[in-house]
Amino acid sequence: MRVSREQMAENRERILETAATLFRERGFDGVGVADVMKAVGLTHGGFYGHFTSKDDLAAQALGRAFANANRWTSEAKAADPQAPLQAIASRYLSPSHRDDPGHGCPVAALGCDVVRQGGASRLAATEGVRTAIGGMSAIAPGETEEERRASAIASYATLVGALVLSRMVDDEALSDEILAAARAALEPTQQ
Amino acid sequence: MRVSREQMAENRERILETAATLFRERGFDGVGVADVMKAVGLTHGGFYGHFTSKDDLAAQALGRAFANANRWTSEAKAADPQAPLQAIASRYLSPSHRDDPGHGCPVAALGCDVVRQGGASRLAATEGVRTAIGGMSAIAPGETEEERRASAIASYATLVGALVLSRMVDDEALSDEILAAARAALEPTQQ
DNA sequence: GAATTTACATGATACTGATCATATAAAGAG
DNA sequence: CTCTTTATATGATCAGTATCATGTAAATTC
Repeated sequence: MRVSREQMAENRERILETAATLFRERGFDGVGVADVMKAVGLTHGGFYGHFTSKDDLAAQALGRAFANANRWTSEAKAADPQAPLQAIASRYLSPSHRDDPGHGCPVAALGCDVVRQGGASRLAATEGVRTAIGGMSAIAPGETEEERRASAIASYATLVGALVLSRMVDDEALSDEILAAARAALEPTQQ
Repeated sequence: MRVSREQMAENRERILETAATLFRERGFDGVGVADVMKAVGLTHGGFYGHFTSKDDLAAQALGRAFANANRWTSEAKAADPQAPLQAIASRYLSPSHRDDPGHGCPVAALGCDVVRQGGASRLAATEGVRTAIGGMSAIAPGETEEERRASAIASYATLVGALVLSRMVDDEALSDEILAAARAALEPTQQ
C-alpha cells in the first residue's frame, strides 16, 4: 500500500540508518536486503523503490556512517577545548566503542571490506577519510600545517589499528591492554 | 583417482596457502570452497577429505597467514639490527605491501572480517596478534619491559591502521601521504 | 601380483540472496 | 468525490554455494 510522501522519506531515512548500523555490525556480505527491510519493518520488495541496488545502498550507508562518525571530532573539540585529541582518543578507544561497532567508526568496522568494494563505496570512503583527516588536523599538535596534518594522519591510524586489534582478540585483558597502550601513545609527549 | 601420500600432503599444503592468499585478497565471504580448489587445480568434492568445513579452512588459513607475516619481525631484525622497527615500518608501509594484500598482514587484510568470525578463527587471530606483539616488543624502544610492550602495541596499531586507510582511499596521492605520515611517526623521536 | 584402501571426480541437494513482475490500497490531484 | 499515481506487498526467478553420496582408479599392503 501507499504511504504519505513524508512517511516515505522517513522510511528511506530509516533504511539508510539501519543499513549503516547492520553493515558495520555484520559486514556488507553478512547483511541481505531483506534483513535491512525487515529490521525497518518493511518487506524486501519495496527496497528497489528507494535504492537502485544493494551496492547503491552500501555506498550511501557508508557515507552516512562516515558523516555520523566524523562529527565526533567537533564534539571532542567542544567537550574539551584544551585537549581535544585526548578527548577523541578517550571516546574512540573506550570499551563501549569497541563493543558497539554498529554505531562507531566505519573504518574500523568495514575498512577491509571497503577495500574490496567497487566504485561508489570506495568514493564515499575516500571522501569520509579525507574529511576525517581534515578534522583531526585542526586539533593535532605541530608548528606547521604539514606537521599537524602528518600528525593527524598518524594519530588516526593508531586509533583505527588499535580498535581493530582490540576487537579481533578473544581475550578481554589483552583487548583492554591494547586500548590502554594506544591511549598512552596519544598522550602529549611531555619529555 | 588416488594420489601418493606425499602428493596428498602437498595438495593439502597448497590448499592452505592458496586459501590464505585468496581470503586475504577477497575476504572470507568472497571466496568459495570451489574457488580455492579450482585455483589449486582440484575439484570441489575432494575438499572435505582435507578439512571438515569452510570454517575449519578459514581458521587454519588465518593461522598460516599470521605465521608467515610474523616472520617479518625477525627478518627485519636480521636485516637492520640497528633500527629494526624502521625496517619493519619501511616494508609494512610500502606501496608493494599495500598493493598485495594476498601476501601481507592478515590483520590489515581481514581484521574486521575476523571480528565477525566465530570460534577457531578468533582463537587463531588472538594467538597471531599475541605473537606479533611479543615479537615487536623485542625491538621496541623503552626502558622497562612494560614500556617496550606498550610502545610495541602502539606501533603495531599505527602500522595496521595506516595500511587499512591507505588501501581504502581511491586516490593514490592521499594513499601515499598516509603511508609516509605513518612512517614518519615511527621514526625515533630525536627531540 | 592380488586385495584393499582411499584421494579425488562427478553429480546431486538444499539453501540463501539479489533482483524483478505484478498486484493493491492508499495518497494526492483535479 | 473521482481519477490517477505510486509505495509497498507478494511471489517468482535465477544464480551462487556449502555440503554430501557415490563412483573410480591409483597407491599401499600383504
